Amino acid sequence: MQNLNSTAHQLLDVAEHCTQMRGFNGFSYKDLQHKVGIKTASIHYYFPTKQDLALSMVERYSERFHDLLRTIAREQEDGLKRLDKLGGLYVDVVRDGRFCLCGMLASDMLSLPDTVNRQLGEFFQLVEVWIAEAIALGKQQQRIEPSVNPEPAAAHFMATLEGGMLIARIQQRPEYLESLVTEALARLTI
Amino acid sequence: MQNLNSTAHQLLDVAEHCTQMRGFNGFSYKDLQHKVGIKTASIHYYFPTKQDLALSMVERYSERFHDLLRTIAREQEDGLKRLDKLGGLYVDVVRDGRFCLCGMLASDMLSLPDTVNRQLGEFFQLVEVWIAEAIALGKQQQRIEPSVNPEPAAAHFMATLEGGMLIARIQQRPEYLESLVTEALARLTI
DNA sequence: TATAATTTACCTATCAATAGATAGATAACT
DNA sequence: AGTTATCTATCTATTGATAGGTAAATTATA
Repeated sequence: MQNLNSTAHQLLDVAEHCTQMRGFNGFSYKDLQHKVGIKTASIHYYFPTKQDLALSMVERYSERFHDLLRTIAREQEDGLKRLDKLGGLYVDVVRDGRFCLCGMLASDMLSLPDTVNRQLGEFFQLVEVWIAEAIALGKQQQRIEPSVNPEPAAAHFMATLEGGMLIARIQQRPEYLESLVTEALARLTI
Repeated sequence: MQNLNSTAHQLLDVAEHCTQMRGFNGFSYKDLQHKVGIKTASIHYYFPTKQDLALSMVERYSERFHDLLRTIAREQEDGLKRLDKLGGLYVDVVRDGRFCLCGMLASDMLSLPDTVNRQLGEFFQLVEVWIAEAIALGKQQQRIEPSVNPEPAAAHFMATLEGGMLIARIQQRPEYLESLVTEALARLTI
């Protein structure tokens, strides 16, 4: 991803934002033209097809997201607080009127090539593993119920975040997701 | 909704299916033309704009869904089993490669008029109330933990269903959602 | 009851706008 | 000289939508 120049990154920035707002079929190269300031034809120089653009979007987003998760893990010793932090990220996205990039693309999966869909599946898998680790850590720190099974609990938390985001966004109630996270964490806590 | 003739209903059937598969921006009047057998121009006779079509879709879907919920409630005395039944409906949708119509449209909210978005918000609200009632009933029947607070627990369950559906679908693992439901219900159970 | 008027349920033909994409030119930088 | 990054110009296909027409069914009227 670091082998992309500034224009390519700008294009990805805007495409990412558009996708998070309107979905993969909800924006066009013309939108990118307006916001980046190069002609639609020039976009094909960087991304020959729109599907290539989708692939680059997911790759970059996944990379960044996992960097972010690593940073949270490095900066936060407390497993439970790591989850709270993650929840906060999702709440921020809803506050912004957006949706998770990978969640949005997942909903558009039939418009995307298999390569992209595979990456999307892996994205959720990896986030889930990170959550499971945080839960396991929380148990070890005796902040989370010993009876909690990390893997299924992680899947549950992940699903709550994605679904909560969807509902909070359509109802324009970011606090809905906020309290969902609070509740979910309270249920794990000793 | 009963004031629509058979062609209109056929159009809604196909449009609904297309939306659940590909999203609101992922199908066109041409798709409907092929599958219903009337020209795209004739579709405008029933639904002047695509947004009108969206509105009718949501109205009819909500009506049907709530009828279904009422039927489940009538046929199933056990609050906990009602929830299991609901979860089963969602699993079936994923098995079919589809997504919840209202969930899909919610992800496309920026392409839809406010009227539709308001209905979508209400849809989730109503399902949530139904779930909360089932939970309250389960408590009363001493099948669900007395400590469970119906409203937030219902929100959590609803979010789990929508998010779980999204993830199970992209990973092509309906059993993922299945075990999510099982887990969630186990957590409520005494 | 016969006929006239209206409505229903489509059609053909066409539109302007937009979609993603390509070819080939060009200017600047290496 | 070759490469990079853009442009202009253009293309084909598709989009949702409109205008205007028509046969058949329905309703109103003489």
